[in-house]
Amino acid sequence: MNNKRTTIKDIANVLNISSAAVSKAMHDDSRISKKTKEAVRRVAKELNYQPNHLASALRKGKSNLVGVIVPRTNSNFFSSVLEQMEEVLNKAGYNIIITQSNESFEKECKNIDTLLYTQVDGIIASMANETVDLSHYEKVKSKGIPLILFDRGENDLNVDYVGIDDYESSHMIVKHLVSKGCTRIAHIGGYRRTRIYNNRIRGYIDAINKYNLPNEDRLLLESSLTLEDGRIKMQELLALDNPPDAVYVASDYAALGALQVLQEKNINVPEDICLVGFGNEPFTSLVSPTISTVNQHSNQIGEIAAKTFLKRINQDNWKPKLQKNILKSELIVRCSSNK
Amino acid sequence: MNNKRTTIKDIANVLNISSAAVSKAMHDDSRISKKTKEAVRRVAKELNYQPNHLASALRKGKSNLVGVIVPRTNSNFFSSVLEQMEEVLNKAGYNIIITQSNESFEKECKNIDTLLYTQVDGIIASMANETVDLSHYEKVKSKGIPLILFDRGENDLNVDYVGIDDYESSHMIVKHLVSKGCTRIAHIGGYRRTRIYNNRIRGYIDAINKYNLPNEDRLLLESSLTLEDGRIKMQELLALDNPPDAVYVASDYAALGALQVLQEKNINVPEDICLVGFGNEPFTSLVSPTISTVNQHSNQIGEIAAKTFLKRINQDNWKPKLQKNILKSELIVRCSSNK
DNA sequence: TATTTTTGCTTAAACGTTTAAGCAAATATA
DNA sequence: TATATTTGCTTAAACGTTTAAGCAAAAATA
Repeated sequence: MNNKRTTIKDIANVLNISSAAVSKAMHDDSRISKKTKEAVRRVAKELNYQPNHLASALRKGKSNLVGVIVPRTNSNFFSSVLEQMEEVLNKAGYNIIITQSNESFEKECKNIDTLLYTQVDGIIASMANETVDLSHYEKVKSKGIPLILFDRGENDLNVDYVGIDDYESSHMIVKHLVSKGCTRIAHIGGYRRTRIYNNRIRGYIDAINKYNLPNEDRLLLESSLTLEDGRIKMQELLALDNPPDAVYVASDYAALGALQVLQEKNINVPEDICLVGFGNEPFTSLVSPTISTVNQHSNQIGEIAAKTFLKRINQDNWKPKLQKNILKSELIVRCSSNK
Repeated sequence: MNNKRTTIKDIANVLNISSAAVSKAMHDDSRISKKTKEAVRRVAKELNYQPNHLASALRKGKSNLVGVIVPRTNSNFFSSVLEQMEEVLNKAGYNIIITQSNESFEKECKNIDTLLYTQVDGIIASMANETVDLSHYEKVKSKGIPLILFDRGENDLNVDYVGIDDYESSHMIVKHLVSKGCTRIAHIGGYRRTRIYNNRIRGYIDAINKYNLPNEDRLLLESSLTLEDGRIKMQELLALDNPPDAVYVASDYAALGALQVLQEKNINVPEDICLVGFGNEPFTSLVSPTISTVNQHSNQIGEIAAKTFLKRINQDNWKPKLQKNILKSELIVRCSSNK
């Protein structure tokens, strides 16, 4: 019908009051009479009024938008984190803008520019695998808006962080494998430059030593953790003179690749080699044998990250500093390590 | 350092010119001298100037933001669609806001409100399973902003639609199964009220008749298409006096559930029963046996949906109407139907 | 009844851009 | 040299809100 959108002024004209009064009525200001408030609400509905976020955000200097950066949305972990974040932030009057970095440093930089340009009130991010240069994150900090990292974080940035205890998780896994009688435990880990993978590697090494198990360089491989690379690294392990009797893989996808290789070579899992993944992706319970893995409590991570943002945004003259929120992870024992 | 963000005015003050000149310099206006443009750019960089999107969007009446609604981001199909959309739209100067409906009608309505409130220039959506009432989409149309549906669409809305030929896909699948010697083909379909599932069902029935195969009510089941429901419906089929020798499932997740049941009952796939899924989710090539399925060309769908939006936004006084963009799908034959 | 307080508004400026209109100086054309 | 055109800006208003300041009328208090 009327192509122009209804503004606060249109409502004001109908009721013969000022637009300031309308604005206040909308916000339930105590200095506006009940009668006027009701009239405003009625006319607003009649005219199909939709507040203009741009105008109010510009005036208030606050967009009530939170930017979120994830490597990719297609894992269960990240989509579950996002769902919880949205839940918590919506309730507090914020909306979220989700962007994907596709594990690319360049894309991550572009995403941050976009989000800053959109005037988000804060950024919650999980870093891309490629990212080592942190200057784009420093830019966020220098703008004075809250930056919260989750899962893939970085101590050097000195900001809030939410994640699980990767070091401890490795201990848990090694302990479990030892309890199953494994004596040569290999680790297909991520790249050490990524903090979480480095922690898993450190945890693995310390746990191996703790149980007096062979701590050989050849049993510890760094990997991109894709399914394909999981296959390659598993083949490397099998080619050893003395192959392992258990493999702990730092990602479910790579673990699946490893499992495929084992099955192709007719090696029994878990009888001959035990296998443990990481992340509790749904397919780990769908394949045969089901894969033991670690649950990262994605919903809790999303919730806590969101709440941390809300805390910061409501804190006067707060300065960003390293503040870690480490959750306990949970080992899920399935068939691939249950002999 | 300086807590206040730099504005166009700050740059103008430094150079002793008007802020209008600065704005024009930024946009490479032909009426601004090269010298001034360079000076503006230099000072902008020095002061770490970041344009305020809210202000320009408000003034121009255009946010350069596109809202996208998907049921959930965690499937490969949707995350791949999103990636392509972003690619195309970014190049055209648009950014996207991704929201998830979680298959909930209520959430979908809220998402639309949020997006309209954020003043997006258009909405690209795939409808939630629950959605039957279309009034919230009508609201989008009445605002005069482009609405493009993909995958899960609805003829009644009379808007642009991008998707695959579901009817034809069913034909392809039945033809393939017939070529493998199957003579009793069952279909675990989605709910008929969802257009795409209805089309798959129609395609199945017509193809069955075309090949003179038994067209029995008991061989056609409507399902929520979750893994769990796939299990239940498969059990129903196996309980028939005369079970099928092939099952075409309208979703990969439900197909996986069906596969699990078959394996638990020691029924050989594909020898005893052939199985075909739909969607080409990655796990279909990861499980054993690998599952035959249909590739929906997610990247093309994302690209075309984005380009359709761009076409509409650049079209003067265009009125929304039903305009379908149907892509050919591709049957991927894997072990589960390759006997 | 006179004074203070409260109620219910209005006015006007501001948020940071963009842009139509205009104007003087420089340059081109006759 | 006189006139027309182009160049390079400026001025001012606008986008739709919010909000500080203010003011008259009504209500409460003395």
